Amino acid sequence: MDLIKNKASGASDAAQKAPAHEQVYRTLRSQILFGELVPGQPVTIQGLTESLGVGMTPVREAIRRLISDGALIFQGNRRVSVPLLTGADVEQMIFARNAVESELSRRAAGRMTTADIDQLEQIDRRLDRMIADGDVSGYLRLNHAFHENLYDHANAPILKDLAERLWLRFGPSLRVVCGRFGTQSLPDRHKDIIGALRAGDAEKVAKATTQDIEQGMELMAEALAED
Amino acid sequence: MDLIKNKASGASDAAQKAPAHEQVYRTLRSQILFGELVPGQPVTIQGLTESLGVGMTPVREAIRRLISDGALIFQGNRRVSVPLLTGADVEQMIFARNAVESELSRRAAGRMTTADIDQLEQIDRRLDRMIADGDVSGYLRLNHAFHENLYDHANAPILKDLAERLWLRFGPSLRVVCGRFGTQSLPDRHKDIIGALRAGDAEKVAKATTQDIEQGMELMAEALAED
DNA sequence: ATGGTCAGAATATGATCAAATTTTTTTCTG
DNA sequence: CAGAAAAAAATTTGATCATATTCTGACCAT
Repeated sequence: MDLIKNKASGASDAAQKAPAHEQVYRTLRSQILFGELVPGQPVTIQGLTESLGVGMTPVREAIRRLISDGALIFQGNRRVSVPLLTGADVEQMIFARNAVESELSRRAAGRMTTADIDQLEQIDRRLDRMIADGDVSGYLRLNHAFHENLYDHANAPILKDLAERLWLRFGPSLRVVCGRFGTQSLPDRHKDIIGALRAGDAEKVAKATTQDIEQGMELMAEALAED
Repeated sequence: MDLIKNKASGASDAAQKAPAHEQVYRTLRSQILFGELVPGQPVTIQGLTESLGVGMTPVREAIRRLISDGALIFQGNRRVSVPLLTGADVEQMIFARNAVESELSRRAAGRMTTADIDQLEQIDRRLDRMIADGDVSGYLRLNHAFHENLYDHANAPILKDLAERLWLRFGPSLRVVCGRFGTQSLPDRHKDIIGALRAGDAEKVAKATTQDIEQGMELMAEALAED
């Protein structure tokens, strides 16, 4: 599947500008974030050059970036793979997510207009539909979209970057959890978040975010402990 | 100056194994962390291939990693440069550092032996000498070494990784501050940290760390505001 | 000012070399 | 002779480089 080759398209020349290494990065990032890659799965350069139809240099660069992101791990020898999380990893991520993301929520709360909140709520409605349908991929995408949309309003790019990096780390494992438990049992404190946003209560927004994080991460920790 | 070419060395074949892109990464990382690169300074691939004596592929990979780290920024067009921090950036970093590093200190406090603390104190003594001598580079290196040594004992690699990433972001700017104010006025809550470690008071360790962070970062914020 | 041209820098490819893994062959023992 | 361990070959994968192409920004002419 080629990523590039949009030359003949007269209409859509908006997105064609990104260089190949950037495209490869985004593609892989997406696959990791939404669990299309299994934890422990090896990632090879040559495999990607073939499946993505680009040379090795762009693939290499994308892989290096993802390693720096913590989304992939370099296995001492020259192999790269999707990370397998340990209980200790999850515990640290719970702490870090709570610290960073509750602050992002708190800041967003002070800056969102009613229209912004409406938009967020619409994402959440679509998310509910995915849960009802048992669509794991759709759930993961919209859950991420919900938090991303919220955090974008915090106007804190560095904190958001830290949060995003953490999401990349647990993406693959989260998918496994969803696959095991189904979408029904998934936590969703989003209604609380939206309610608190409308009430203008920043502390309550932060608190609800913490609960949302903790429920999801606890579920993941349990699933990991089972193995 | 070549980085590689250790082939003929019969004695020192311990460090020769790292691939070139790794070496380039470490070199640049060091330069950024200890302020050998000036904020705003452009970083070119070809310039580095010449000054480091390696091909462009390894240089590219190292640069991509550093961009992901936040240690370099990609300027939309194809330019890469050392980041210039804004007041908002510093403010976010203060929050993030406080959250992450105070926790690292807290965790380290519960795990360090007397011997470990002695070692840390020795780093601090060397650090004092650097301050007395007005050696900015030495100060930066040992200040980093102090915190790194402390955080290593926390046994929390993910949190430490987050902290390290933040240090990479402010490295160049910290150097500028030191250059401007000299080393005399630099904060040093390290004595408090060591004292609290010996007393086994984890909360006090965390508190002292927070103060150390805040003093240093405030100084940086002031220096940035002057321009 | 506006538009075209040009140098220089970044991006991408494929070839080449080196390292690691896997498979096959060989060898040794019970 | 069978089976396991060791050795060696083959294959796969990663690392690096030289080269070709594409893009950007500056300079110059109109």
